[in-house]
Amino acid sequence: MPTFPPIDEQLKQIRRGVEDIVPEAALTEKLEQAEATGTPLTVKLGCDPSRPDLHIGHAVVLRKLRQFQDLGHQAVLIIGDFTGMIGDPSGRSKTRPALTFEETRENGRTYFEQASKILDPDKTRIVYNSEWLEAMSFSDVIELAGKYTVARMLERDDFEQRYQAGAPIGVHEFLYPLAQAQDSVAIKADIELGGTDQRFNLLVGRSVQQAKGLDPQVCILLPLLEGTGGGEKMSKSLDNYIGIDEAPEQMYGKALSIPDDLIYRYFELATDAPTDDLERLHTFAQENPRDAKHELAHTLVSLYHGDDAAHEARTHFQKTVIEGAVPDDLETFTPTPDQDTHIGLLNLMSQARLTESNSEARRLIKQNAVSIDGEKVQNWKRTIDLATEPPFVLQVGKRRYVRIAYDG
RNA sequence: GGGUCGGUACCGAAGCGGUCAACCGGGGCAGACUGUAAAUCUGCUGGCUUAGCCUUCGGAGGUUCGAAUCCUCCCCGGCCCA
Repeated sequence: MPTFPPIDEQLKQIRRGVEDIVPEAALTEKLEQAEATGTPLTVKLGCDPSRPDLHIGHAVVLRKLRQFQDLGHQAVLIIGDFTGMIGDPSGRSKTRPALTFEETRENGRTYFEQASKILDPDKTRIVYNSEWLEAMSFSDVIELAGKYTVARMLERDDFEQRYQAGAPIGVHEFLYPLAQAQDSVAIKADIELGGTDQRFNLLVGRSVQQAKGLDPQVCILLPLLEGTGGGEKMSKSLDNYIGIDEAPEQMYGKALSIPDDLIYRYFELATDAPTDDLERLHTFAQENPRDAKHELAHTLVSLYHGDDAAHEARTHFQKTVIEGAVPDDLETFTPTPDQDTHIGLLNLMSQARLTESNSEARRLIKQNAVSIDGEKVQNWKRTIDLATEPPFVLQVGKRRYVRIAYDG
């Protein structure tokens, strides 16, 4: 019979970084019940396989699921391969494009691969919701739809707004929360995790479970992590994200670029910094944002790439960004001359794919952004004699470099 | 099916016969500054063999010396009516 840490301890862990627990009291009851019967709680996380690239914002909720695993509970990851074909309308001002079944299936696979960096894959139960949703007949769907009302559907902000604005709402979009609720019914979820934008969907899960005679799940809502620019939530389309697959140097640099007042939040939500250490970090972030941010960057990179990589990333950052030095892992490019051994600088830049067109190259030179071996180039009509000038380092802006070689 | 409004550069959005490669905002890029790849300020943001030339304004034709702007047909979207 499995044993769990003391309930107080569990609650402390579970509450970390959580926005809301609905209803709070039921959580304690569930935990007590688990303790009494020796049965782990079933903790559900549904994932939307429409975007297969995970970032540390998605990781917030995955980390929470991992905490439950570590406390001895059963994590169930539901791959929404079926619901992906409907498209979650949450927070949308227009209908989301639906995916094909194959796409959602494929995305689900990559999702799990990446999620495995955070979850304990051996202790994770993975289910595809097409398993039960696809099997439902039209009368099953009607029965399910009967468990909820249009008025309650319209309570939801984004529906309400679209309805008022006269924007279209597909009937199938009403079915999405119901499908997600059906997932909770199917696996008899005790707890469902989700971002605050999922509040409505998770609550529908409670209602439907209850209507079908099950003990309703507890909804645990986690905040949406702000993106690296602050303000808006982290998302791929806003390009303010740190991907969990990203290279250590990228991660490190991006972590350092966040606004100072987000440092603590990242520690709390995106790292494994011990809960007992959070208070210290809070003070640290306020008193010495620069060093705190380096610690954050280090912690974050270690989490996904290990301690050594984090140290290297720091060195890399110091050299390339702070000191403006040329990185040592430069790519070498061997150009094809225009004429004899000569090549125009504009062509060279385009060939080396430092720029997309000669016009862009010309503009950058005029903006004083191009240098050869550290020396700014002023004249955009400059030609290079490949027989005598290489090797040299051609730099565009702060971060684009290539080593030019020639052995003709 | 009828009516109506609309489709402009990465996105949003002006322009409604010449002075339009096309105002403006966002984004992106660059320069300065900074502990930072943040913030702020400034500039750039179709292509080219660049005092000029070429290709773009949903698509195809047409009118005109000249069209993103006018006409015809077609394709796509919003709303209203049926």
